[in-house]
Amino acid sequence: MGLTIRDVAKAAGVSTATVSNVLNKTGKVGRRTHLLVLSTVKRLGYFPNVHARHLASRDSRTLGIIVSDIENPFFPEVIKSFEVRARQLGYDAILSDTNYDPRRTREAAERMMEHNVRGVAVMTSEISLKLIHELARRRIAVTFLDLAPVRGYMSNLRIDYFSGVQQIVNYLYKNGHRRIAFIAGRPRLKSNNVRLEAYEKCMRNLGLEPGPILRGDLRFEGGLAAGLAIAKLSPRPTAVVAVNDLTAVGVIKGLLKAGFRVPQDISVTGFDNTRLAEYSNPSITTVDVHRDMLGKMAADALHELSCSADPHGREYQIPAELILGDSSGPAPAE
Amino acid sequence: MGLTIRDVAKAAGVSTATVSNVLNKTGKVGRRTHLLVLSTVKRLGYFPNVHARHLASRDSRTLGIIVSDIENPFFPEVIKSFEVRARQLGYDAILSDTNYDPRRTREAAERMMEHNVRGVAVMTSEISLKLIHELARRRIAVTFLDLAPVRGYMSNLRIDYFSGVQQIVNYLYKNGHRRIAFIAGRPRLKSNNVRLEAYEKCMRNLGLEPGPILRGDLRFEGGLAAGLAIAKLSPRPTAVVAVNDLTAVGVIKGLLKAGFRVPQDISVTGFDNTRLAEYSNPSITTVDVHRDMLGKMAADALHELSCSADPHGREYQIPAELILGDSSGPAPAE
DNA sequence: CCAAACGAATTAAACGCTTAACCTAGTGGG
DNA sequence: CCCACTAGGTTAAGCGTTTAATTCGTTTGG
Repeated sequence: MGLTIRDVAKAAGVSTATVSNVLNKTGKVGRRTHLLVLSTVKRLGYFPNVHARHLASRDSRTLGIIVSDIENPFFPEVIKSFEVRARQLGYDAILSDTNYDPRRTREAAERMMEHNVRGVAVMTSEISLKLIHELARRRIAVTFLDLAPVRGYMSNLRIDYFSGVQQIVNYLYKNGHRRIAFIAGRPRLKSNNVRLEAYEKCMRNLGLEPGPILRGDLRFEGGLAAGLAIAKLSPRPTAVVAVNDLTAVGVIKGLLKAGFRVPQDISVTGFDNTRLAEYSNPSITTVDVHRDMLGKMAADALHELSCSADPHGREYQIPAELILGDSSGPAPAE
Repeated sequence: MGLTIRDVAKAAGVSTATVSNVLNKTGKVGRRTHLLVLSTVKRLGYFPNVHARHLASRDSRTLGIIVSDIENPFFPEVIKSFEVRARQLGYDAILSDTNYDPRRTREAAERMMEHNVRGVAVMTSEISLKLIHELARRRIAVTFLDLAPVRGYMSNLRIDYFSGVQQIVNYLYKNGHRRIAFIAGRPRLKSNNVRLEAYEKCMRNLGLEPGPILRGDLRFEGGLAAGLAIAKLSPRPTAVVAVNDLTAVGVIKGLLKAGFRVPQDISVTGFDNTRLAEYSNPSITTVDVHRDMLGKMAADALHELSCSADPHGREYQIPAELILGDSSGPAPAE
């Protein structure tokens, strides 16, 4: 159907190998011929077939990224920076969304294998050990997010949740808050639990009793319910630390509905610094986890792993940074 | 490096053609052999190489989607439904993000050609005519969003912006609003202008003078500025129709900052029904344009175009639906 | 002035799969 | 009983590239 390298070779009066060498910039072609080929390529509007290229070179030069939900505002920025960095490094990037579904996670991993990716950034927690082993067996580089111990072809990106939570709790403490509630996420999600544990530890460090701890669902609805529940507590907390921004938005809405003012009556904080934190009314005090850095580092890590002959998986730290918004302030006078 | 079809064939004691026929379900293989091959495939953990497959079959069975900004909350849901539908139809889907950059748009289109896609959904307006022709020359099916006249390999998805705006304006009118402002988007974006023109027309139909019309930028910042500007106007509009949700959020924030209440003093409406509309405080009255339907229809349209021998591009209508939120109410008494 | 080295191009063999063409028994109709 | 089918396989020729091996002039150093 389309143009092939042979058409270009014929039109330029050279061999296909020469055309290939020009396109791949191997430097084996003379200046004159080089220019001739390039102009012919342009004139005909030729684009090399990626499938043939990958097949012949036995190298897909492709990186994959698997996320649990592209609609989750956490991911788009990660994906974007991953793709940009991958392209910079000369890779094609493919994306799979699992929708939090283990079956789709399996399909996504299979897709990566079918595409013969050099590496894949796994940004979901529904992946099974079996699948991980299968990837390892194929020597496909893998990065995880707050998940696995590193070894061989696997690196891990660790967001410094502890420091993030610590900054929030300390900030609230300095502002006079003593009864600080926590709204958790899903119990089985490790990164959620890390935040919960960090909260408990930080509270104790300050000589405060942790709690009340309410369970959310990482979504707006869970936050809303938690907000309404908080409103009914006695004694009422003066501050609420939510596991992520979306939950915080829900909590705020719940509190407003129950007739409280934020932050005058109750302070609320989020986590992740999604655009939501900025757009919300009031804007949310939150923690930025540098999502752009995350995507970039994942691509870099995969590149490094897949290029090394005897790869040594590493752990990468992603710093967290407190972002002040209008949803928090001094504790109300008792 | 990896397992090949030959390994499977050898292990099962059959020819590679038989393995291929089993994997492609051509029905040319007997029951016994079929099962034998399947179990061998499973046992060895074999996955066919997508590149070899596409090369040999001269058919990529891939659909592409090009969006201008994956961080724009409008797109993730579209992408998701596009991918789901594409998979259902037996396609692989690849995504490119152009970041509103014409150069990256060109790169994205080139990537689609390199991948030999059967069709591509273009959901950005920065694409050049030259590129469109190049796609057409390759007989690649294309769908646009509110953009091109249809012909040959090109279909168009038309969101019924007019009806959406009409529903908003009529709703405000019924609630007693007579001075209704409009916050526009970028002047060069066709879909934005359609909304602006619809607003003007609807106002005239109701015997009202359109205006004031302020220019935003489709982003939060533009809305914020517009909100502050509205607050200073005299006579002050009692309602503000924003070109999209993000702008509406900005407008609301601007108005609140200026000391007005929403919706008691001024009603504000958005457009697109992004999650933002729901999460915002107050939640936003907006128009749902069925983004999930959009992605699905794009995939369907491409499938239809690329399967037909003599394709006849069509125009698809996407309905718009008013969604009431807490950001609008009756006009204040004068 | 010759051999060695080099630069610039060609030839041809993969890469892992699909598929048309071909083969070989076993079946059933006349 | 024979022929034409059919069901169930195999063989081998591509698909559009890359790349190792090769060829063929031209330099260059000794």
